[in-house]
Amino acid sequence: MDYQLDHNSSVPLHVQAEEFIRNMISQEEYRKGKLLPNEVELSQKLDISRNTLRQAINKLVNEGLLVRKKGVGTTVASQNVMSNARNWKSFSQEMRSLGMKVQNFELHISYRPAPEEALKFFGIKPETSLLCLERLRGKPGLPFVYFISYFNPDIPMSVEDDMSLPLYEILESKYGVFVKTSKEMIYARGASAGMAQKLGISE
Amino acid sequence: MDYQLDHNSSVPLHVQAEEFIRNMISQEEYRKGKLLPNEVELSQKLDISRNTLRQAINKLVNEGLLVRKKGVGTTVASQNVMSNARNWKSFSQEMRSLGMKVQNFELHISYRPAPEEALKFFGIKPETSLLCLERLRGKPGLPFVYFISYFNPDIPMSVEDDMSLPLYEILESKYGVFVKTSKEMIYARGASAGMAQKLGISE
DNA sequence: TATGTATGTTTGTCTATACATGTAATTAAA
DNA sequence: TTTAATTACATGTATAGACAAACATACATA
Repeated sequence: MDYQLDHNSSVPLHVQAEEFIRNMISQEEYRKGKLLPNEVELSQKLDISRNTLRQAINKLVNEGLLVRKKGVGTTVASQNVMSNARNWKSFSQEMRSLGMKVQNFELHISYRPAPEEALKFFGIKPETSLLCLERLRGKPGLPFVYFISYFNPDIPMSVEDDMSLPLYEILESKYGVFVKTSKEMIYARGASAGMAQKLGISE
Repeated sequence: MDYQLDHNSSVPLHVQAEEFIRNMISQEEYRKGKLLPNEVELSQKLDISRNTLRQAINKLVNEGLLVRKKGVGTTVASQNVMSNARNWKSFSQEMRSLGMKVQNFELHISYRPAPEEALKFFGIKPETSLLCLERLRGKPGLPFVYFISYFNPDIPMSVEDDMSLPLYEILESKYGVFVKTSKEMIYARGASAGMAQKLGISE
């Protein structure tokens, strides 16, 4: 009935389906937890096989955008900016890419004076406060890495923003196109030239 | 012929296959770029369907551990610690989880004096130098986030280590089991109580 | 009321099959 | 020798179908 997808396109059906779902779940009701149409029904509606639909959904689940529950259905993952499943996943993946399995972490957000290096990075005047995200991760009993992230103040994001909204909505509504360049100012000190070579980065 | 997997186990076959591949690719030859057995052959060897095998491989590809090339075959992704595809993926995912598409980044590694906060985190004496990883990411022309990561000095990792090896090998060979605790010392300053609530974190 | 028990719904697992598409090596033609 | 066509091979796409497992609801029973 509903030929939502183009079966003659060179774009694979599972990619089209993925896009379709991305659009669909931008609706508020899904963001609030409404179950997506079940797989059998949706695959019929899109006129594709359930397997193909699952291929699309799998990608979104893997991305942390959707959550499946056996016997229940599929929903959009909770969309808190800082403490949601997507961040968990990306944290874990980052650690796993270092060969570690993350099992705990601490997280703090603040608005604090930034160190000189960060200010140089962004090319702004000294003693400015930046939105700062701190994270501590590692194995149980063994804190492993201490992360600090400073956000560019030109990005109009502040603690007054409703952080429960997806960040991109805040940004896109407030900020159009910027042109601003930044240059690296800090160089490796203890790292030898051979080290830099091994890492495949330019000095 | 080769019943490498247990068809009667409650563990799904694609999970068993995933584990099997994880073990297989720990062999040096695969790390160096040798093609894995092709999907048809391997699925027959494991006595599972190609689809099931692909389900396992897909997960590893998604994780950044394997790379597929149409018409050629599947190989292990290059395993440089700091500048490989897995890091790219995790970087991108982290940004995308914030609603942004990353299009460039800078990366530096150094061994430098750590700020007091980081030292407090790890509970070590002041003015110690820590292995430090800095990253700058964002859209073209718009530096977005400035990352600083300090690594726990109790982790016996230094710039002398061969960073082209997977990090976990370095760690596992040098370090057994540590018991060490750390307490959070830094609290959000500008963040209001309502803010903390929205983020779902404890003050 | 409280506790099982059956039933329907939805995702999870797995198979077999077919053809498309990109890549690289081989072969044939200029 | 160089170029173009052919071929083999590998992953990519897509389908149809079957059954398993977890969950929630409604219903029957103690």
